[in-house]
Amino acid sequence: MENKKTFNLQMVKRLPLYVNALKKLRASGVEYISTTTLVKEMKLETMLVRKDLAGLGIPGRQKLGYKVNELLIAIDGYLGWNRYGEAFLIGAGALGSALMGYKQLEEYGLNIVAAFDVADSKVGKEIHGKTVLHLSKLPNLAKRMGVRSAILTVPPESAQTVADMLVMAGIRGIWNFSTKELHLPDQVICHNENIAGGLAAFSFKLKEMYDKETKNGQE
Amino acid sequence: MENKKTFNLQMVKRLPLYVNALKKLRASGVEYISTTTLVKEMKLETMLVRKDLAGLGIPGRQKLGYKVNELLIAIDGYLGWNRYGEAFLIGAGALGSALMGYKQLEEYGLNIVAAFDVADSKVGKEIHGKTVLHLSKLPNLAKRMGVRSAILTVPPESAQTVADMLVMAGIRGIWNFSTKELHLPDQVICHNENIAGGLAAFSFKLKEMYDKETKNGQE
DNA sequence: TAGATTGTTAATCGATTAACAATC
DNA sequence: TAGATTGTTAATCGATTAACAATC
Repeated sequence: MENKKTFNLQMVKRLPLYVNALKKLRASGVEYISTTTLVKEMKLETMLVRKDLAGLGIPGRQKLGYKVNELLIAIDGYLGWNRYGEAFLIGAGALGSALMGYKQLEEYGLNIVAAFDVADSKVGKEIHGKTVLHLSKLPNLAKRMGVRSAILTVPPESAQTVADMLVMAGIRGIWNFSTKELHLPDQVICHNENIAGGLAAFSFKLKEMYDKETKNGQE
Repeated sequence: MENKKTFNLQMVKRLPLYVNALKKLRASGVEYISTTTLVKEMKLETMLVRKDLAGLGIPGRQKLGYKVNELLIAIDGYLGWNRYGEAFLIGAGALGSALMGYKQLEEYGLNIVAAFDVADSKVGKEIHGKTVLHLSKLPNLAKRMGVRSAILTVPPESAQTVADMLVMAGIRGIWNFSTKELHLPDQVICHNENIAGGLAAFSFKLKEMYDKETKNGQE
C-alpha cells in the first residue's frame, strides 16, 4: 500500500478561509454550497477550491454542490482540530498577550491553557483572564496536564534555550513566533510564523507599486 | 528594454532572516560573510542564499564572501524600508495592541504613527505610549500627515467597510490581519497575513506526526 | 434535454535544488 | 597551485491552472 501523496501546505493554509465562509453559511441555514458561489467571498478559482475539497475526500454532487456541515467536519478532522487543542504559551510580551486574547484561536480549536514568562514584571500578572506563571513551573505542569504543544513568543535570544527546555518537558510541537530558526530533535515538529517576512512582502509590494507609478509618470 | 523578472515573494520573505543574522554579525565587528557560514544560523541551503543575494544585485567575492554592511543596505533598498515607513493601525484589539508594542516592526522600518478604533472602551485609551483615536478622525489626519499605509486588525465583519473608508482617505497599501479577503481598487495593494492559516499548518503537522507514530506502533 | 457543476488528467508556471564553470 | 567560494544554467519538484470528460 502506497502513501498516496495528499499533503499540500498551501491548501492546508486555505482551509481556515473555507471554515470562515462555511460557518457563516451554516449559521444562515444553507445546507449545500457549490464552489461557484463559495469563491465569491474569496479571490480563488473554483478549480482550486474543488481540488482542495477533493483532498479532504468529501464528494460533491453535480448541480447541488457540497454539504456545508460535512465539509466543516471533514476540515476539522483533516487538521486534527479539537484533538490536540491544548497548548502552553511562553513569552507574555506584546505578541504573546495578543495571542492569549485572540478569540479566533479557540474557535479554531486551540486553547491556551497556561502562559509562562521569566520576567518578574510579568509573572503573577493576569492577562486576558489567565495568570502568567514562572517558566520553571512548566515541566511539572506539562506532565500533570499532558500538554504537548507550545506557542513560542519569546525574544530571539532566548528562543533556542526555551525550546530545548520544552523538548525536555515532553513538548512535541512548537508554533514558533520568534524570528529565530530552532534546532530540534526529529520527533518534535515546528511551524515558524514569520511576521517579519509578512512585513517584508508588504513593503516590497508597496515599493513596487510606487516605483511603477513614478516610471509611468515619467514616460 | 525588458523587465528582467526578479521578483520572488518567497525570497522577499526570507530577507528579514538575513537581516537578523547580518545585524548580529555587524554588531560583533564581522565585515565579510560567506554563504557557507551564514546558513549555519538557519535551515537553508547555501545555494538558495546565493541566489537570493544575487537577486539583490550585490556581488560577493570568491574566498571572501559578501560585505555585511553592503548587504544590509541593499536589502533595505530592495524592500523600500525607511521610505514608506509610516502607517496607521486600525483596530486596537488584542492583535492590534500587540503590533503597537512589537518593537521589531520599528527595527524593520515600520512606524505606527497613530491607532484608531470605534469602540468607546478603546478610544482615548493609551496603548504602548500611543493614544487610540476615533476612526472618524483618520481621513483628515491621513491627509495632514501624508500617511498612505495601514495595518488592519479589525474583526472580519467590519474589515471591508473600514477598507473602503481607508481607500477614500487616500491609503495605498493595506497590511491585512483580518481573516477577510478584501475587495480593493487596482491602485491599492494589499498583503494578507493569514495567522489562522499558520495555525492550520501547525495543527496539520502535529496530526501527521502523531498519526505516523500510532501507525508505526501498530506494525 | 440542456445546463450547471463536479472531478480528473494534462499543461503550465514558479521556486528550489543540482551541477558545474569561473575565479580569487 | 589547490581549495574554497561565487554565480549561472539546467533539472527537478510542487502547486496552480487549463481542458475536458462525467453526470445529475
